[in-house]
Amino acid sequence: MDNKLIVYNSLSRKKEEFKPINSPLVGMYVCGPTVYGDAHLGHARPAITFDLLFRYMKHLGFKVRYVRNITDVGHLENDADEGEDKIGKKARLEQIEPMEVVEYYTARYHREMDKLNVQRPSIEPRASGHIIEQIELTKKIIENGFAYESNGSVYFDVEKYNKQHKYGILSGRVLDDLYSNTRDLDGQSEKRNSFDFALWKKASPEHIMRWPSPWSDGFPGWHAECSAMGHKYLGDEFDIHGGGMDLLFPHHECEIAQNTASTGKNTVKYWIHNNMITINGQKMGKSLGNFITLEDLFNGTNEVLEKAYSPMTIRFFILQAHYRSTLDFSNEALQAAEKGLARLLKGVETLEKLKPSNQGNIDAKELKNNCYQAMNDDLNSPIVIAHLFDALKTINSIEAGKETIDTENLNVLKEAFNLFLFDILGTQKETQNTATNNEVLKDVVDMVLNLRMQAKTNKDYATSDFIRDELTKLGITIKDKKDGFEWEM
RNA sequence: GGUACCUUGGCCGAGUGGCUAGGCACCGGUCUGCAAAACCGGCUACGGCGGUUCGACUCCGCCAGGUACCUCCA
Repeated sequence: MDNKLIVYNSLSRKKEEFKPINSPLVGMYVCGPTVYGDAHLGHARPAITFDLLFRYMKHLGFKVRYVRNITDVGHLENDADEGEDKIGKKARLEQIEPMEVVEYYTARYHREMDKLNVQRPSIEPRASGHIIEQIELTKKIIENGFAYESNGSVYFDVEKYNKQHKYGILSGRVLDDLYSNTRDLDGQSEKRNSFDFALWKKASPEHIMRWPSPWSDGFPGWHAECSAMGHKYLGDEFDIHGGGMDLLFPHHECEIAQNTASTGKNTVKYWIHNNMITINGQKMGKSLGNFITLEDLFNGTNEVLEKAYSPMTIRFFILQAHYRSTLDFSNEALQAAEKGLARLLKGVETLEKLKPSNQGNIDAKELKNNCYQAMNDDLNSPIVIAHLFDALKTINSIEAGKETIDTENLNVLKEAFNLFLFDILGTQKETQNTATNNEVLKDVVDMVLNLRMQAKTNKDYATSDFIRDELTKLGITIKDKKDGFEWEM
């Protein structure tokens, strides 16, 4: 089978065949969370998008080193609190150590990602653990003449860089446009140009997160960590760098500049960006205050939520849209995802029970190929899901006796259905009700339903309907079969 | 203001120069004592106006509306 994986490269703005620099080894770096608040729906998108890519590349036989950072320093805030570090601010407000904040939210981030069945990256480095590397990066850039020190801080000289290399190759920005387009920011006077960005920032006396450096006691600049850690774990040149589209400029643009200025190499072959999740057509984001945390989603504890949505519902909801499209949040859409996924998962059980015929009219290989084709076309998970629904129809038709399938095709069908639904899309059966694992309860419900069967045999429908209604109220759904019954909670 | 992108049926969402995904909802039918589930069928859309074309939802232009980035954000 030829599996040509095609991915959309933000750098070329085209779909390109994915050819690793050093196949079968693949290096992938994805921008992770800044751990100063709970993860929200927006964080789930890149996590799931790149989890999908990670899983699929591994399935194709690539040996992937997946690095996703934890940002726990830097990232100045720029609203009311001029130049205060996000982590530091939170720590001051809560009267705790910055690293306490980091630990707390990192643990919570992991917990939510685990629930979403997002596989842990191969390496999850922290910015605070790589201050030395970031200082080295800064030194190198100064050495190469693309940065200057000013009042204890170090800034990247964008104009000079732009003369030798081109600044703006990722975002399409032109430096001339940036001249007329800037605002007054902290440290403006220290910079030669307003669009120069910090590699190292001198800490003000009240700034609690600080490290020594050749230039000052301070902290690394906004974009340094990804360059430093990407370089450390993946080398001068690696295959994939991912993140949200909102990071494209300035973050990723600055990373490219740093990489090129320090190593002379372009570093990243494929830039991949996921689109945003919107709510009422507007980006869901921290600064807009219109975000819903994953915890709220899972518990249903937010005013805009009509009910709680399980982690797998969220995962499926996200996968039902292509990663480069915006995805609009709504209760209706979430509930549609919930029901659709439940049907697919039930299909897995039905599939297990199917009996093959000597002859069949089902071609399962086609399904399998269709799914591969969809994945290969820039990870088109919605199409994969559409094919799975087609397969579901087939499965149900076979069970209903309207279609037949031979042993070989049944095996292929089982293999492909499970492969794509579980291994690649990464959904899983939810172990929602511990009650269904309770043997006593099972026996009791079976006993009551046997009584109901008797009532039905005696045509005592008043009793049988009463039993069904009461069990329904308790959340138990009954399905009468030809000879017997099934139930589920 | 600059740059990029988007506009698909009740809702969510794929996609293609002609063959009109999929899900959810809704409506009919089959099955069932009645249901549920399942199956069959229906609802068959591509912002507006022009242009290119034998033919455009798909290409081009204009207009309208919306979004993102330009400052931290996934």
